[in-house]
Amino acid sequence: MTATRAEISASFRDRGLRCTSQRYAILQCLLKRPCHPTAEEIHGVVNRHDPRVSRATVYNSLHALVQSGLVREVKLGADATRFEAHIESHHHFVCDHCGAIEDIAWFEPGEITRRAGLNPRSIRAIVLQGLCEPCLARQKSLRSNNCLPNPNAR
Amino acid sequence: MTATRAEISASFRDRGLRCTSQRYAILQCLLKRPCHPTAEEIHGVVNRHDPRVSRATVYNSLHALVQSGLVREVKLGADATRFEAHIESHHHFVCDHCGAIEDIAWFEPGEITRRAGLNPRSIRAIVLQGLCEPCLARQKSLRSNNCLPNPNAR
DNA sequence: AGCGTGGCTTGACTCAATCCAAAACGAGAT
DNA sequence: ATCTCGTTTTGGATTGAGTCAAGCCACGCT
Repeated sequence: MTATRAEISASFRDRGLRCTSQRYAILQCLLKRPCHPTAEEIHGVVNRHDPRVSRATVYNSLHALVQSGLVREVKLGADATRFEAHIESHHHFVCDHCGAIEDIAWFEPGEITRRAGLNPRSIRAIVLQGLCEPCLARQKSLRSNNCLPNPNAR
Repeated sequence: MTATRAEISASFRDRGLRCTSQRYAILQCLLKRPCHPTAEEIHGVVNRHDPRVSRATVYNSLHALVQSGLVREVKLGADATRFEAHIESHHHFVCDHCGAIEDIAWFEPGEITRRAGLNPRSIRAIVLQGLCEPCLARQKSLRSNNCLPNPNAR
């Protein structure tokens, strides 16, 4: 998911946001990578070549982008808040052990809200917590070797 | 869910934990309330009458209790880690707006893992994110009054 | 009574995130 | 091209959650 300079600045203007170089760099950074970086990681990437965006600005800009719907805030584990430019509805999987995050294609949560006894209208997204394949495999082999099974999650 | 002094100290001894007054106070605090307090809140409750349990001890004790399976650590939003003495498997619902947490009775996640295309063995718990009934109602009435819909989540 | 180990306390420290006042900037108006 | 004003950015201070290390304390054992 990439976007030209013009597309990015247009999407800023459409939402009444000034197109500053800082916001541009931050949004581009998120569009370029399909992962879920923290504010600190974005700060690092944007300033890799020449530090010219302050930490406070990264937070300010991210909040402006979230507010305007260009970026989604992802609060999953207990670690720092993460951000993504993948704004279509989807769910998340988080590995309890290594903290890996996977996007899960959207499905209607009707079945789950029914089971949970909740109002179906109230659910926005689902987070699945568990072990990712590599951690599951590693844990299995540690078990069979009689090693300590669980060092510590993240 | 209450427990006598003897029951609590027995459950400590069963797991090879010394029953200190600090640990006792912390576990009792969690058993008494069905909510999901943070370490800081527990620290406040335990020291309400007479401050004699340090912050580090609250963290140490909570970790010891989690390790021994008497307490469960709940990492949901981006706010502080929460703890509960409700250790039977269950899921959680978190309100995006006010941060309220509800326990959801356990159900097998088979249906969901299938839809998500994951290994069923890998899922430990599910977190449902959305709006609790009060926030849903409030948001609806704000909408119809043309007020700003969303102050800010937690 | 003396010992040793585990638990508690204090205070310093880290890391994420926010706040603040001042300076810099962007975009529409002239 | 320049002005102007409201918006952004900045860097530093600050808050809050959580960890760490060193020393003290207390319980259980001989």
